[in-house]
Amino acid sequence: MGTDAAISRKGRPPNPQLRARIIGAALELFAEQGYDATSVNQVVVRAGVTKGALYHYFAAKEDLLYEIYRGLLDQQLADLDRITAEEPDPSRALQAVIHDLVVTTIRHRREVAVFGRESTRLSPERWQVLQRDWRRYQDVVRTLIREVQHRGMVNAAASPEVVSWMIFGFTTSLPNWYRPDGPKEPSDIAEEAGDFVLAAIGTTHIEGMRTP
Amino acid sequence: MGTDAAISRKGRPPNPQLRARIIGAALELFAEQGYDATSVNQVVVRAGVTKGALYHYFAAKEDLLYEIYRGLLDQQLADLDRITAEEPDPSRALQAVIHDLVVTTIRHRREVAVFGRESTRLSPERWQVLQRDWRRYQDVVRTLIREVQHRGMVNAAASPEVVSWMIFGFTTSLPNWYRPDGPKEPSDIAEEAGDFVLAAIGTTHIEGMRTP
DNA sequence: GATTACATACCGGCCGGTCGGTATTGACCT
DNA sequence: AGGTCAATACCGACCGGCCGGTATGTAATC
Repeated sequence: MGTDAAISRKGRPPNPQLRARIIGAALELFAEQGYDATSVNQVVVRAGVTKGALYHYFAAKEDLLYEIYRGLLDQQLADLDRITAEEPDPSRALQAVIHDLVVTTIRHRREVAVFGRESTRLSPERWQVLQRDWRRYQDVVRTLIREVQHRGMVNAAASPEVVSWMIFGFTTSLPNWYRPDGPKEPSDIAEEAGDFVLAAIGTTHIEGMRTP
Repeated sequence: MGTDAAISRKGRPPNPQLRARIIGAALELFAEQGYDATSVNQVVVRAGVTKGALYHYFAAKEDLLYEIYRGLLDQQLADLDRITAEEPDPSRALQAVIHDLVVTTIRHRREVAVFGRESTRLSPERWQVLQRDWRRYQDVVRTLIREVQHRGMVNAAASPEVVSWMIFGFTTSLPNWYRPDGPKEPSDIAEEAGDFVLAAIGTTHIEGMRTP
């Protein structure tokens, strides 16, 4: 019980694809035009549904915004837990976390762009929920940074807070400049970012080391 | 000629303070609520003026957004030129540029927050103008990064593009987390950021380092 | 008396959201 | 197996309200 989704109900069954289409259309439009500048009419037109359908699946326009980011955040948190569980070495773990963060951010760059711009448009309660979950991500990253700094020779006087914001600032800015037809693959960018941070906070990155 | 502002005109003289108050009120509200979520009525109420006054000084709501960021960008570009003209050493120049960028961003964090979120709401022409000017800033920073990497031992395989986006991503994220009542002064944060970047791209940031 | 600086009343339009209606389905009874 | 009922899925016309912007009037200053 519990995992079995075949709970039988009365009445006509819902259409999950319709719901997904609505969220997809909202994501596209919010990314292109912004949340406030996008009307629910535009959303239903792009999704090919009616207003009644939208307000059947969602109580308010704000729900769309919340669900758009909820999925991505859950996935990134799951990745974070997996990585920290599998990799005991803090230096490698931090590298892996940065790599995953960059790659998933690029993959879901529209979600990230929307959330970076419009997160303040959520209700205070929902904003707090996302804020709390994201805070956990921050704390894990900062702890990793501290451990790495503690082990190696600290050759930069940067606090874990500033370093973490350097990382997160980089990722949130990714949607602004990353172009899928550009010369670099997402994993290339992720590796560069990881090397950069690791080099700065004290580990000599052996294999990447070069001399002019 | 031209610089003389005392051109005498007919009719009642304008009130520059009123104009400034309107922009100030718009800045506050845009930062608090976002551009679209702020009505021109709210702006005039907060500024203590009437709608007629606003539309006498500005042709459209969009003008407010443009002027808000125009001033900051001009100042930061002027700072950039001053620093690069005064400091021939690329490593020191980069450090100084980062320091100035961080400090001015913190000082004008509301402008930066507004522009980071709402720059896409400008007309294409105006967006291009700001984009072009900002592009120049980017190019100078990347050139500095290249020069520093060329001189010192390169111990991180990060391209100037990624490094520059690390810097700019950090500064654009500053309004999201900097708190004036926090433990760190703006110059402290600026120094940490500069040390971090310089440490990562190959120079030991200790005073009196080698130069080829 | 020409010109500028504001004030105020006003407008068409679109906004997010609602609501009564209808079609479609499963549960249940016989 | 077939019919009945109730619950759900959607439809689309409609609403009050506010939005950015304007038009007209009046007071101040050259």
